[in-house]
Amino acid sequence: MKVRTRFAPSPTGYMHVGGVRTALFAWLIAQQQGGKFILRLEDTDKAREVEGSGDHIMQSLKWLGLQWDEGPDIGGPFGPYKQSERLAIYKEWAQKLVDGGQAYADPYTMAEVEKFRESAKAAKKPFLFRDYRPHDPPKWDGSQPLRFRSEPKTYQWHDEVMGDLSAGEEAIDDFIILKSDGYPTYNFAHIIDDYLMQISHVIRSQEFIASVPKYLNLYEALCIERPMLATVPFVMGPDGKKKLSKRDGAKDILDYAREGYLPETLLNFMATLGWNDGTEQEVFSVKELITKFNLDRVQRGGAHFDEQRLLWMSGSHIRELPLDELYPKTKDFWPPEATKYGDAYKKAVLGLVQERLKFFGELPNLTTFFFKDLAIDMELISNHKQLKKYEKHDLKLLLQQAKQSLEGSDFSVNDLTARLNDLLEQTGEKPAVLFSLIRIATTQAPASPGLAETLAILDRDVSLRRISATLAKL
RNA sequence: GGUCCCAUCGUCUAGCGGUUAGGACACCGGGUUUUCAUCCCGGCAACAGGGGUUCGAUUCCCCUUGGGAUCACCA
Repeated sequence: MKVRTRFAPSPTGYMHVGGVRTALFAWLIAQQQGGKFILRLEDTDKAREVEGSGDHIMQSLKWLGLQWDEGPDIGGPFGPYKQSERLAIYKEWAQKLVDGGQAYADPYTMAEVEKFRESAKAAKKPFLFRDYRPHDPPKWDGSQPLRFRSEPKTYQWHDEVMGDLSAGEEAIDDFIILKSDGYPTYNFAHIIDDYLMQISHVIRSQEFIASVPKYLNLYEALCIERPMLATVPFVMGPDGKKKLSKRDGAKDILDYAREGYLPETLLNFMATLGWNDGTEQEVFSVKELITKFNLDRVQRGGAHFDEQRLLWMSGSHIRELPLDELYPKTKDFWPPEATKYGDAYKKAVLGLVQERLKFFGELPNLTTFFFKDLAIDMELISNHKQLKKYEKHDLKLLLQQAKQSLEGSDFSVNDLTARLNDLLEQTGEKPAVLFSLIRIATTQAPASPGLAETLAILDRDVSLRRISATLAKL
């Protein structure tokens, strides 16, 4: 059987990590088996639909590199891939059920159904519509909701992630398959579409697990073979016990793009949130994920979203990238002053800060002093745990001595290193004092990369100019 | 309430009858000629509880507890 997986979101908002992870798993299975990954938009709820969110979802998947082989924009052999364009198909399949006596028109008003529900609740019994199934329902004319006539029974089935599952007949009920507005419900439409689109694995998140018996019942009524089922647990909020939601601050996945995370970081992070390959490996390339991922090592319980871990993983991926590959990815993240500088200069700066960069959005904070003179902040000295013990006058002499030595330098890293070491000996000061002073004078930053390397990039004019400026204030 | 799912350090997890219960993130120390970061070394920290089964349970079974999902003309 050919492997065909699908991601079938409803266009009701932006994508966050929770949703993307399901898509990732489906995509990984397809890649690994040489199968196809299908994108299908489940836009059957006109009320909840959010304008533009279909595009947004596609953009997110594209940024992550989860390209689909068939979908609403590119079509495919089993289209259309938007449920709202498949209404005639659902109607046709519904009619088959009606003809076979396996579906019937629901004669009740919503208020009446609500009453049934309340009385069931008052009796502390679960509400099952089939307890109120009409004896001779009206002929279905399309204006009433159409219900599936279920056949209650117990089920056992295998889930690729959760293992062997079972449920009693209380889980089976007469659910609505076609709404009175003519649109199908998810419960019906996805069954038909998965079948027609020849989906081999249905990979979806946990909220659907309780409905699986209903689907099994429907597959039987329709006489169609069910695909493999895989239920992925939720991603939980960082502190709460609940499923991660937009309310918990779950970010739009494209926010991570805007903040300067690498897509491969997000993929690695989401995959290892609830999955591991059994070894102690934590950092995976996309390629490795494709070969190593498998559904039965996916955790059954929900995992908390941990921003710290994401940050660490992001830094790790950034560090692993060769500078030549890293540099082009940073182009939208440099401070505005950097536009005046050439690629070679920026690339050299990037090389210096690469190891401390967690995401590209940090670039301005880490590098502005390479591009412009910052206002001299004497508090950096007066608050410095070593320098504050010194008299201003002594610091001035020290800095003057440093300046004198640096004036003779060719500003190569080697020469600068040699001179700085000489200064250490001549002055008898600890590096914590001497280097801190020069660093603050030249960068006006509380932290910076190695001193010799920094000075070499700033170069002679800038370095000496900044030292003089600080000297003037001491 | 019915049905169903889940349960190892704070977090992500390894473990599939016998282990000093391992790793990673975070945190705390120490080291690598300043700071920050990287890297290295070390530390802190867990089998929810109770019954079984067994020579032996983190591991298998049951119960309890805790958490979650679902019971829509939402997906």
